[in-house]
Amino acid sequence: MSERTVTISEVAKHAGVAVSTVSYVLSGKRTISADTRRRVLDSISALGYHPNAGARALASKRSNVIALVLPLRAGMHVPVLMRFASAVVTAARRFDHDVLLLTADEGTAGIRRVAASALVDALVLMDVELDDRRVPLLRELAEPSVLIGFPAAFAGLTCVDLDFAAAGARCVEHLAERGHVEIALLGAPSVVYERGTGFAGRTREGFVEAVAAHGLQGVALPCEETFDEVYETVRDLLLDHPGLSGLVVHNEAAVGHVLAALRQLDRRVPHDVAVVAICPDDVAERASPPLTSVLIPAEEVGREAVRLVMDKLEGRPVPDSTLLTPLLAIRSST
Amino acid sequence: MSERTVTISEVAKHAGVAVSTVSYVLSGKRTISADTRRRVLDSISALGYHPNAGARALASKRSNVIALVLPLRAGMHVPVLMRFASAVVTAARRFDHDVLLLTADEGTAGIRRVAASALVDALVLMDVELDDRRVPLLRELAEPSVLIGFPAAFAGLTCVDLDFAAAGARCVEHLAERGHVEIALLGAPSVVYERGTGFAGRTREGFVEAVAAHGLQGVALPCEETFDEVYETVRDLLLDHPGLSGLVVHNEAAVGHVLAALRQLDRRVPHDVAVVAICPDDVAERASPPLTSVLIPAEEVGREAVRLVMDKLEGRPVPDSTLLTPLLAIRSST
DNA sequence: GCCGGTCGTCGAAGCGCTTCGACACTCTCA
DNA sequence: TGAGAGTGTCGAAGCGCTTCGACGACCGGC
Repeated sequence: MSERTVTISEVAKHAGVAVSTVSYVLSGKRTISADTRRRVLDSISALGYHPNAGARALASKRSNVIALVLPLRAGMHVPVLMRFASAVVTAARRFDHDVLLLTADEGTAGIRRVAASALVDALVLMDVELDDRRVPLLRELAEPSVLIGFPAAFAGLTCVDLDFAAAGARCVEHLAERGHVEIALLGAPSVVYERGTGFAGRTREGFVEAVAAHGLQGVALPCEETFDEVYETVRDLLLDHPGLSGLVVHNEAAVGHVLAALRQLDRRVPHDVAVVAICPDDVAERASPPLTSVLIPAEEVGREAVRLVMDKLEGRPVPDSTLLTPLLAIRSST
Repeated sequence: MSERTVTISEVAKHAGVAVSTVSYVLSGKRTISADTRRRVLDSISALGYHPNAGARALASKRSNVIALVLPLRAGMHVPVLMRFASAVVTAARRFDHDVLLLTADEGTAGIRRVAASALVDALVLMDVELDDRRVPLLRELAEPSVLIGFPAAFAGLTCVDLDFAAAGARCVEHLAERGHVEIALLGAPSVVYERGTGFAGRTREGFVEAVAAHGLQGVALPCEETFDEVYETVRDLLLDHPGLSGLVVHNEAAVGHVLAALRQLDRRVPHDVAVVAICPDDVAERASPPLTSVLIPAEEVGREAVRLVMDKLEGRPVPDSTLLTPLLAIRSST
């Protein structure tokens, strides 16, 4: 085990070339003859050479690492976060970068630290809130950054997210096509609206506007996440709106409870009430019945965020705002 | 913005000392007079100095970064993973280390790469399986590593996990105390047992042994994760065992479905059937009724894993196996 | 047959830090 | 009063890499 670590100069000696030549073979920044390149590459694999990350970062002023900053509040839609994280890592690897994970309990100090110490070249922030205290810091940092989610004032930043307004509208449209005229949106817990997490409000706006545009009747309610609360909400909703036949649920944790509540209230899905969810695909598929849903494209968002941050690193111009088009997957619940 | 990056020699000049003195102030590896130390620290904060991570890693052969390797299979108990990740990051920061996130889609190559390039000093692997193909690699690596979960042969490795056998036993014991004599375990989906994820099997063993020890009657069944499948499982279980009055559920995704199924089958919890879950606390609290549960102590496991890996980095001896004692939280379901 | 222009390669100068040995002091205790 | 043992500080030698300028060798064009 632990074969002593191989350096570039050993590779150079083994291949009979200069150290700089090996470096140029690896970076491709100067032309190298096919013959020399082959010899160098052979030596590299013969010796099992891996460039030392620290030395490389020191000399090139690039660490090839990007920071992924977890949201300020844990607890909410956690599985989706994991998907983002995983997608970001995978995408970063495509650009030959690694990902450093940062939590919020260090506050903004952690962001400042990794940026100032040149540990990372760039940052991706997850789950940005409307009034996010990390945002001012980003503006003064030299390192490029990309936000997943939108703060209130995002001019001059680079933000990417699912187009939740369009997602809300898409659900309404689908229910309208199916002939429903009285529908409701069950959203996030009220605390989420209050603290101004952007996506919850934007879905609701999209819903409300589309309801008006299609001449439907619709209500939008927050929705807590324990079964009992969900049950009451659904029961009251059905009592208050006897003609209601379509439901949009944008709350991953509550969606199972909603279905259980409907079951208990003897409403059949989709016969009595049609249900469209905005949630990750696997949640929709695992439900009973499988739910027609607008999926939350975590992989795509993560990939896009990394693409944008790489563009910025290369000095290419990027848009302030990137909204991903929602996609509706039709299953048995509508 | 982007105040030009400050180096140690500028700090030295500003404080009127040698570069090495600044370094020793920072590392504490040599004694420094209180006076000099103060002057240096003042200069550091006056100039806003942050040591360059790459240079430091190059000179000291320590990157102060540990790798956190995500499990091979995504999809299962994802929220718990996020907790682990978050706990690992927080714990690592206490030791002045950062965390690099690695996914499995690079396979073992990613592990080899970050280790060989000295990007990380040590590794923590999450959600290790009984026959984990990453394990042989770890054995030949010079860098220390800690596993969360147990592979089949763990001698010579360092593993940490909740003591799932004790957790299963603890649930049985609790039901026995409450006077139940005929009980069942609903576990992970059968595919999880088949691929040999350690914790599922260990819970079952603990359950089975404790059932025997207490002279109870018990069955252990796998449990799928869609409502319909859960419903059938529960219904058949109650049909086959009319005297059954206690249920242990070790399946985070199914626990809500189990409760919904019992509701639909007109069994009241805890009156007709008592339910104990092995799951994260928030899932247990959010259920209706709130579940008596053995919590999965993600924070503690993460913290312990980091502590162990730091011990190994410092050359201190560590045990092969660290099992955390399960804790039962009694709520309204038993 | 000579000139300018690639092409391919080399050597050396750092990048910013840690660490080692050296050295000038100041104490202590014979 | 001087040898020995600490203290506190300095200078310099790297750590392993990238990158810049230099320089032969070789090309086609006149």
